[in-house]
Amino acid sequence: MYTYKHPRPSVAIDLVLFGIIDHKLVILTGRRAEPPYKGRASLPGAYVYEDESAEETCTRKIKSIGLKPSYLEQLVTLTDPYRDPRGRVIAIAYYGLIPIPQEIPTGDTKIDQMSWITPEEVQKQSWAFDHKKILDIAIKRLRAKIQYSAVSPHFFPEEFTVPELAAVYCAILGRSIDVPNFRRDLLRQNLLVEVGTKHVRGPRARTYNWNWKNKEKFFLSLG
Amino acid sequence: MYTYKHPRPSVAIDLVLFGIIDHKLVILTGRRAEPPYKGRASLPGAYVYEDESAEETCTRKIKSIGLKPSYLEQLVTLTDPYRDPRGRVIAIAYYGLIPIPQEIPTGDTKIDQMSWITPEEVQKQSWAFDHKKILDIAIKRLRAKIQYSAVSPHFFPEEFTVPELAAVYCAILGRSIDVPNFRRDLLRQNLLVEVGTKHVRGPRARTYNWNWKNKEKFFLSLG
DNA sequence: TCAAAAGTGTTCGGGTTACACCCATGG
DNA sequence: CCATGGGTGTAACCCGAACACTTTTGA
Repeated sequence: MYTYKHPRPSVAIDLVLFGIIDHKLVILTGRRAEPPYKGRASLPGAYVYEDESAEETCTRKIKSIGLKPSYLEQLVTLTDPYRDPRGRVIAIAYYGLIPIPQEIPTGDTKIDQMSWITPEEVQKQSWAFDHKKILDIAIKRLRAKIQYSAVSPHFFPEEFTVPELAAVYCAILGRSIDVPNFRRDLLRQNLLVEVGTKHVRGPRARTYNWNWKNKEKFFLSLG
Repeated sequence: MYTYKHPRPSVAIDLVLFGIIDHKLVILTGRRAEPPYKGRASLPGAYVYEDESAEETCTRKIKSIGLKPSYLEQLVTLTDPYRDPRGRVIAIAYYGLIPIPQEIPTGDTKIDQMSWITPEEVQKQSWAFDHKKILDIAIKRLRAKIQYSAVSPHFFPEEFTVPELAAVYCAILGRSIDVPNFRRDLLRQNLLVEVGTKHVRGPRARTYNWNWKNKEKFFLSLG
């Protein structure tokens, strides 16, 4: 038992994990198996342990779900004293990107029926706690972020072609983009390093990696 | 006394309060009067009380300093278990904007020598805890924010002229901007409502308020 | 031989930038 | 009457958006 002079909230993390399946942006969600909010859709979460930063809690949780931790960024901290009916819990929300080829995870103590759902489905669901708010922030942030930072390598760890990269951007934005202009934009800013070629159909496509040196002054207009 | 099964960190807020003095952007800072980090520069902070959201803690603290709470936005949450040598404290950092004509505050229990310093002076100081990190994030965020949101009314509560507004922008950005283009940009987007005129030197200048209806689709290029 | 996919070229229009210029006022 | 500062005009240039077109391969 631990005793303090003043009451202290417990601290937890909530995760918005993005992936790409069938050229669509998807988010990992579950359904609460226990009250409160039993039966509602919810985000994976975990309590922050002693001697563990919130980031470490996130990576631990992601690993326990059975996914490989990828890019992770803090979103927002929710501090409403009454956001959890069981008692005060401060939630630090993060979003993470999960590389594409990973199996659909199973098994979480408090959440079952884990599944990947699209942003449109997010709007239709009925969410536990303030998770809907977190999701709205996360989707907005991700879409803004891809304009000025090289997010996609986290979805796409290997070398990629410009059309493949464009497909990832389309998936995140939920709309089509002009590939020729996209290519020019990337090349003009020296954001890519040519590494080889590959081909599936049509002419051989050049493959690239990100030029991490120029990652700072990154900006794409994206149609 | 309060007892829990698991250890819990205490939760505090740290504040980066911006003002404008002599056409320069300034930040309210103090110097720690007690260990740890005695004598180092530091940001005002406070513990989050029971039944109080972190935002409420911020406004309470700002009021106790003797300033009027203005615009407030969450920045980042710091969770390193060892960021405070006294024990685990999670800090939720916020930045706030303080309207210009306010007296320099005095009196904080743990901080004395409160003063407004410029971003350049921030770089020179030796800071307590991870406050330098918080400041860097805050300054960067503010400078980005003024491009796409009407930040300045929080510095400038009364009606203002375009050149006055431009001066605030210059102060925040730390560089000059082209006033004619700045004016056109604002008017073209219907961001201003004309309310009158005033004059100090030269021809009478028109005074405006923000047109809050159009606040959403706000974007200034700022030369 | 044709369809699909990679990549190039080119045009058009609008927005940003820079700067010249005019006007009103107070000293 | 001139310096100061508010406000307008305008031309050059760049850049994004759209889309036609060429090239390369597999079926």
